[in-house]
Amino acid sequence: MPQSARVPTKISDKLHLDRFVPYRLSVLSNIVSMSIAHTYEREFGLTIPEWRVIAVLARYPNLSAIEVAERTAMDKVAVSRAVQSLIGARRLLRTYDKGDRRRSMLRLSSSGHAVYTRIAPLALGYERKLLNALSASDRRALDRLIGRLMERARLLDHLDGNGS
Amino acid sequence: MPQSARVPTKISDKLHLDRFVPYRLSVLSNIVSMSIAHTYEREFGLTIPEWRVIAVLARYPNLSAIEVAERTAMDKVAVSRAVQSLIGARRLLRTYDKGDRRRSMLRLSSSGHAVYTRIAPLALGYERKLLNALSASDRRALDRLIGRLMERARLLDHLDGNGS
DNA sequence: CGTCAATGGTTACAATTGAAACTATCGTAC
DNA sequence: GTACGATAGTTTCAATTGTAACCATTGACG
Repeated sequence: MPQSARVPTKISDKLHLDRFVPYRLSVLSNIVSMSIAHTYEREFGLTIPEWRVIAVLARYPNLSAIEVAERTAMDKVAVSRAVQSLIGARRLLRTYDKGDRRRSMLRLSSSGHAVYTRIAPLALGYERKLLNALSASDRRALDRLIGRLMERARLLDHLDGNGS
Repeated sequence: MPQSARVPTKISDKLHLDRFVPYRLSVLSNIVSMSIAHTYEREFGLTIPEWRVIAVLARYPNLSAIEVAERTAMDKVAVSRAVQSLIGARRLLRTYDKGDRRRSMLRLSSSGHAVYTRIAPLALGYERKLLNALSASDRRALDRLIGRLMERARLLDHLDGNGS
């Protein structure tokens, strides 16, 4: 049978990459992440994982590595590497829990804290400039939509056996 | 002067990672991308770049590698690698432009097309399930917001010397 | 025509990342 | 106490990716 006798494709089967929400999200997120990353890479030699570790420890000192992983959506290997490099750069201090010596307790050194207080405004400034594209009500909508999608995405992930 | 004499931090300087839009976007996008990627990795052994190349060629046959790169937001090295592997798996055919022999012309083989017609519904099905978390008007809003943010993110990127 | 910059694409090598195995400590059960 | 599984974290090795250098072809210019 010749190829030309083809069943017409249903509209719902057509995938137009640039209207496909997962793809659009991915592109948007990449541009945004790289823009910000570029800023603190350039000025402080920090990678994204390192910056995330700093940001979360600024807010919650004395977390263990695993707790950092949970709060940053990084895996523990990534945290371990970021922590090592930050300790090497004297931006982080590590002590060990008295009662459970497996458990590390991480906090910023004063130099680490200084980095944080200089980067945080830059990051927030970028966010502000980005969100300036939106009205106040659109900003609230965005926040709500991201939250809903996140929740749903996690649900689907677990249902389909991808998750933990 | 002792450290304890510290200027109180302004509210606007505080960065709470899980309320920071770029971070939330990144986490959301990762979960979504990995969920979908898992599907077609499992069933067809395709990577994300490979799948993107297939998707765009299904829609626009006979693009060159560079045109594929433009339409998929991938760089040309990534395209080159995905194309090589797809040709190796006989899912893509490459010919060269008669008038300009640098230029390749890529299109799906019938096997490549078969893969597309089987994956596209899965991808769209995932998208539909994801967007089921939203009302119809929220879906429209999402689309609009992503578009606005993308435009703005590109603008900021270029202004700040990150872009091309 | 011959040089030279630009374009399309690939290759090579280093840096990043991910998965699995590993060490060390702890808690529990015997 | 000691054996066992679980938890915290690290190391190792392979796969992925990113950057820069590299061909080949083309187009423009003298």
